[in-house]
Amino acid sequence: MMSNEMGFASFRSQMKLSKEEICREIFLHNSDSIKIRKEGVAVRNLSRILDAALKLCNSKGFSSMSLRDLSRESGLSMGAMYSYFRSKEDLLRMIQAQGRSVVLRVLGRVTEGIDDPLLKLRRVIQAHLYASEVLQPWFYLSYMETRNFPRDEYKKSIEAELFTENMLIEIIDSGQKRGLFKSMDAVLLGAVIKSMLQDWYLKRWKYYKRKMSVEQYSEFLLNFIESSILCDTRV
Amino acid sequence: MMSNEMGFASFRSQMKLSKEEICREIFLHNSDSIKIRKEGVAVRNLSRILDAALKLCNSKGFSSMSLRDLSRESGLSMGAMYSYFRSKEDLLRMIQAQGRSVVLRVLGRVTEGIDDPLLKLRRVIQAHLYASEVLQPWFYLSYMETRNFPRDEYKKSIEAELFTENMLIEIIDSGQKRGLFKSMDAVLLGAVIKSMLQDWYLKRWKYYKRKMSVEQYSEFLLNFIESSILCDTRV
DNA sequence: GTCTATACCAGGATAGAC
DNA sequence: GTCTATCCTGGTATAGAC
Repeated sequence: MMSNEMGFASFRSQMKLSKEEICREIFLHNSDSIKIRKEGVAVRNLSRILDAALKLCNSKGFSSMSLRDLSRESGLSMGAMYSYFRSKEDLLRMIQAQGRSVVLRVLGRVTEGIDDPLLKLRRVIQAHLYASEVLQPWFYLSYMETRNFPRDEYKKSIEAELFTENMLIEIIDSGQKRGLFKSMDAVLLGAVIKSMLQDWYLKRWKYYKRKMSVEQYSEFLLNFIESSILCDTRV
Repeated sequence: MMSNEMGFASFRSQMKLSKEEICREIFLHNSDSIKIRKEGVAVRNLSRILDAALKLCNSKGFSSMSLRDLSRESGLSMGAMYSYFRSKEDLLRMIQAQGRSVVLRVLGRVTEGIDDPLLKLRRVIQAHLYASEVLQPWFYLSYMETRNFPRDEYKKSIEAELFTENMLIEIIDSGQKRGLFKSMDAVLLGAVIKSMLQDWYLKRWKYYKRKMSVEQYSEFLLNFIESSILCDTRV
């Protein structure tokens, strides 16, 4: 379990979100589509491929990224790449599945054992922002390409979106029941909070240009939301 | 100028946003790329092409939409379509330019002659939501494809995004200077309001499933924002 | 495990008949 | 003004040498 206050740095080190860690998990979970057997080689090349793929997908979109582009950017030949995935679509599926599992793990961990709705709300908001800060290219890709996913992946992606939102809604609901939050439409509130969380990774260029840090954004958001939903506690 | 209260229906009729009206303007502004001379024919076919293009782009994205798809969906042959645009990219440019000009016109009109910051804020928020309700496919396309636009169009698209945001920021700023709004970071506030406006057209499926109307969403948003930014007026 | 060479197809675009 | 037939590039994917 985590301490009460959570800075971005400590978040980052506590959740295992390093590139290598993630590529190793991908390697382990995809032994059927990955033909390479040596873990060291596989992890190194997977890391190159994923970096390249996320970079290209983020700048031009998945369907505009050709595998020739990807080959150039990753430094591997076409043939070599095809030892790591069966098809372009398969590559997308691998990336997606891994990202989803990381996000679910993070959100589960930060709320574990916390009861107070306000604290829980803060935690979820902060964790979501921090996670999307570390994995920005993944979040962006996931958001922008969902509609192009094959049926299966599409459904899972939508479910994940609704999962986070429901987490927010439930917290709001319990806060209202205990008289801590003003009564207002919890579903809509969950939806708009989600959209503000997403803005952070969707408009990265804007916030970057304004030299805004994730901690500043997080603080602003918490204040903004709280000043709207908290019951007035003055005498 | 408009009346104080603005329902969705009256908004729709006051702004000229009918498909035909818009296609006629496209025809007039693109006499260089459109080879057809008879207005009647041109407007009818443009309307088919645009409907089909927006539908396909919204479901699979611009780059995944082939011109053969478009030909099938619009009912025109490849050859015929090419009398209406010079290239696939050209088609996108036409759609974009027209949409931008409509949005700017709408936002200009609803704020014209209004001084009170709170009213002005309400007007902009409402008009943005209403406009994106009528032109949802255009807004969605514009958001999702901006990064694929050629340099020129890309810049214009970003400018338009910042234009709306600046409108919000200036209103907030003037409200704060007059002591009507709490003091808080106006730039960030503008950004998150924008993101909540965008959620309406980006997640249409979600709100549709929840049977939410644009007027309900608009009312919720106004309450939410006002309860966070208005200075306490009690004695 | 990795590369090069190549198969094969779908995409955008156009010419020329009607 | 519209359609059909065709061109050619560039896409995904694979076979087989190293």
